[in-house]
Amino acid sequence: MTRGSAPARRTTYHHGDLANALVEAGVELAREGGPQAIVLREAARRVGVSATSAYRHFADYDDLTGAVKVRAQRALTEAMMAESVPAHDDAGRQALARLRALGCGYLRFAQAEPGLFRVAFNLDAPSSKTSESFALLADALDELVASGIMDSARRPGAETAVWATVHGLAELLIDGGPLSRLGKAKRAAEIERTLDFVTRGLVS
Amino acid sequence: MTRGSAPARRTTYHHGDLANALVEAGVELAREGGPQAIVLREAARRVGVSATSAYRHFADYDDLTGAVKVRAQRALTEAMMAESVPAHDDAGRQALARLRALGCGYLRFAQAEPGLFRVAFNLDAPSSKTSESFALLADALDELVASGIMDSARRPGAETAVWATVHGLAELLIDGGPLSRLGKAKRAAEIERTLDFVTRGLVS
DNA sequence: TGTACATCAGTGAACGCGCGTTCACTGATGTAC
DNA sequence: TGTACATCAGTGAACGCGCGTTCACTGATGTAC
Repeated sequence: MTRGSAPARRTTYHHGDLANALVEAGVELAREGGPQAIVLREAARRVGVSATSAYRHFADYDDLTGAVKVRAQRALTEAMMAESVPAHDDAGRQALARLRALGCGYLRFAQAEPGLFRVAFNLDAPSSKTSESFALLADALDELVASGIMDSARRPGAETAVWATVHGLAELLIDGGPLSRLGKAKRAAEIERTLDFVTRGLVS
Repeated sequence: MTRGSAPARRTTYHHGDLANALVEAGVELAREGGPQAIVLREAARRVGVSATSAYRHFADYDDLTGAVKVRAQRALTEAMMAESVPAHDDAGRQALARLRALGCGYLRFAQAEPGLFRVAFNLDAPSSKTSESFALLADALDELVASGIMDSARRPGAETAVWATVHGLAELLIDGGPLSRLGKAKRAAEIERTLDFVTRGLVS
């Protein structure tokens, strides 16, 4: 990828939705190269607007990257919710399937969009409120206890352990991680085994 | 921290150990600010030498950061080995204690030296050979099987699951991670619970 | 023990780059009357 | 429906910054004879 890009053309003097367009360009940059690649001037260039115009909509660089981070987190949450959940008669198995689907969605997103994934976490931008993906996980764990398959004594701190495992696996799988060179089949196998491991840690 | 620093003074024209000194300065920069903070010019400044002189010892910037990364990985490995292991009569419990000590060392290092920890992983520098810390983990798992406390059927892929959990927990604990704002006691509790979770996943 | 000289380790000025940001500005929009 | 005008969204040139890197150089070292 060459540095910089040809400026886009615009027909009207006023853009109409510049703030949004700049964030979208920032998201695209993040997809291509992670947090480092979010460059205010380049985002403006891609939208076809002067760099200065960004300051009509964002206080400064951090304000823009913060907006990009919010979108990245949202995309992660959506990926987690989009994962299909196989149906089970047993309430316990159903709850486990739901939890597993969240993990699969998380890992799928991290692998498909490593740049955005990094932005959602690594970016030292204004840290948003408690994340929605965390809430999804907490709900799934509550369900596990409610269904009776998980001992309520194990509930405290469970989100930390589960999140750590899935998040850590994502880190190992993407970019230059130790598992990033594995073929598709081997990666899938590692993921399955690790999710089994998580299940065992919760309901032993 | 202000940008740049006063250059150090030197008595002799020849430094004598400049390559080493530059890497050490790089490590110090990494400790202070992670991968981003490793700046060739600043390292030279701190050693009290012109920026140009670095090119007598390193091909380019990546060569220098690669050397810093190696030291960071080594420091992590040493922290893992430095953790004391409580003695047990039972071979299985002993093996478990050894594994847990590795995890504790890993987490202690990540929390004490988040900048170096990031460099050991995140840096897109020449990725070194298979890491020594990984070998330590593999050995500990082998011991677990040898002692009879862990089912050998669970051995394949176990390093991935364990490493992911501990690594992920480290990520959540340091810098802007979701658990970074926790007090010391709560952090320790989360760590203990997560290590229990790991144990359960291996020997259920 | 001296001295010539190749070699090596350091210097300082300069280059080009791309960034975030400021400035005074101009073109378009919409509201009051 | 028309027009004055405040307001808002965009512009382009310029600034200062610090970076990695190149260049021709100079000072120190050590080896051959």
